[in-house]
Amino acid sequence: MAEAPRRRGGETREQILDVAERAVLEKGFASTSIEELIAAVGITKSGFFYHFKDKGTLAEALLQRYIDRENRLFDDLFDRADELNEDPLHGFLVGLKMLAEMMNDLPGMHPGCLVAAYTYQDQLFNKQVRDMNAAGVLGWRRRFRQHLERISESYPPRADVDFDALADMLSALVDGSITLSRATKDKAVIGKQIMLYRDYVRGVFLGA
Amino acid sequence: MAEAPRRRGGETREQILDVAERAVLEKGFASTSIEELIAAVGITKSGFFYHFKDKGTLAEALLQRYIDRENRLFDDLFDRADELNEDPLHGFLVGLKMLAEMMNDLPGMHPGCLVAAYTYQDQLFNKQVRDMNAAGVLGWRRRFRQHLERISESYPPRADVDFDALADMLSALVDGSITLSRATKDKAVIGKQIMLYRDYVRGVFLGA
DNA sequence: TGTACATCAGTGAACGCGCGTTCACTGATGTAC
DNA sequence: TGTACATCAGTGAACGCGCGTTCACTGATGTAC
Repeated sequence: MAEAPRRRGGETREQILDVAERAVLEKGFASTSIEELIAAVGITKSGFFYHFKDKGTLAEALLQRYIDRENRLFDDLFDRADELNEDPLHGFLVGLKMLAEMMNDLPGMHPGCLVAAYTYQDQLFNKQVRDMNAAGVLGWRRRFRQHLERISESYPPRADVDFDALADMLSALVDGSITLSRATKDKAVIGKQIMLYRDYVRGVFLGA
Repeated sequence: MAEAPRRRGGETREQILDVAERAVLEKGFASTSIEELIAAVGITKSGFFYHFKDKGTLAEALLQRYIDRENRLFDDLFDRADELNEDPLHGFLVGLKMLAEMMNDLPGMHPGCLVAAYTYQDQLFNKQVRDMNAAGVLGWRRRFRQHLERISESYPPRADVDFDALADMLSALVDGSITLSRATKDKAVIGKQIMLYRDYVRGVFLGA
């Protein structure tokens, strides 16, 4: 029996979250058992309950971490794109292209969007978690709408554009194409859809 | 004790499927228990197993029925739109408008897309069900691509259009916007996204 | 028209297993004085 | 530098409950002759 090295709690906790996230995206939250998580991580059940007071707390931590990570990713990506371009329109277009390429370069299939997964199981979660989920989606709307508004200061958009709807379009397209990609096992779908969105946005501000 | 009237088996079966579909879309397949289905329908557990040999068979019947129903709906809607318009482009555009209106006129929130729900729990299902799910998505791609190809015979599209991707765009947008709509409890999202797609398709074939 | 049998649409009781949760306890590391 | 205590990161055993599944049985309707 080799003695397990003493662990730092934070690492174990992150490991649990890693394994759980992948499992939830493949089988759903209800059928992701604590038993399988601890088997993968190598602790006992009581060890799990040291880190999370119950399964609901795991659900919450999982979603919080996912939303934070996604926000950091979008921040980094579009900030970088904006730095490379003086112009807000071209910055956004370059950001979209980078996003599409990132999706194409993913090793293996996209693991899925946790917000979508939660939405399709929302009766399992308490109000707090459902609110977090809604806030996540509204955060994307707000984020992309800000890009569009900044662009519209330099490029008068086509008449009657609804910026909220145009912002939602990106979220919906990414989210939906992740589902299509996973269902058909066709990796290329997501990047292509982002590029179609990019094309549409350019048309809105530059005309066809 | 009022005696329950003797039932026809097909009706009970449909009732089970109705209740199950709604529950699966709200909580996921794993946490939809046979117990709650029979409580809602008013039979015993053994009665359930008369109709479905096990829970997996229920999953299969549910998805089959969903895909068939969806296909009938699209057939009806776009056939009707094509009858009203000689022109394939305007037929498709009218069909999309009808689809958007149908989504806006839904009483209450959209119940969700079973194909998306299954995709986010696909490790619960056997290969046959997963293949059915993929076939469902590919069926939509094929359907919408046929519309686009027919249109392109009369209206030369913008260069370098990928019809498969443009067809997928509608599926992704509908699917993704159903998720956004449910997550934010904002009914209007789906119809708006379909109208944005409609606008993009028009631009592809008519320019701007 | 009556009888025999088959099928349909279930009932009722029992089963074993896995799940989430609780509780008392522990051994290594950190901190105060 | 040594000792006392607190905290961290867990262990191990037990629990009750709900779940999917099985099995022997049943009463109403349909069909053959």
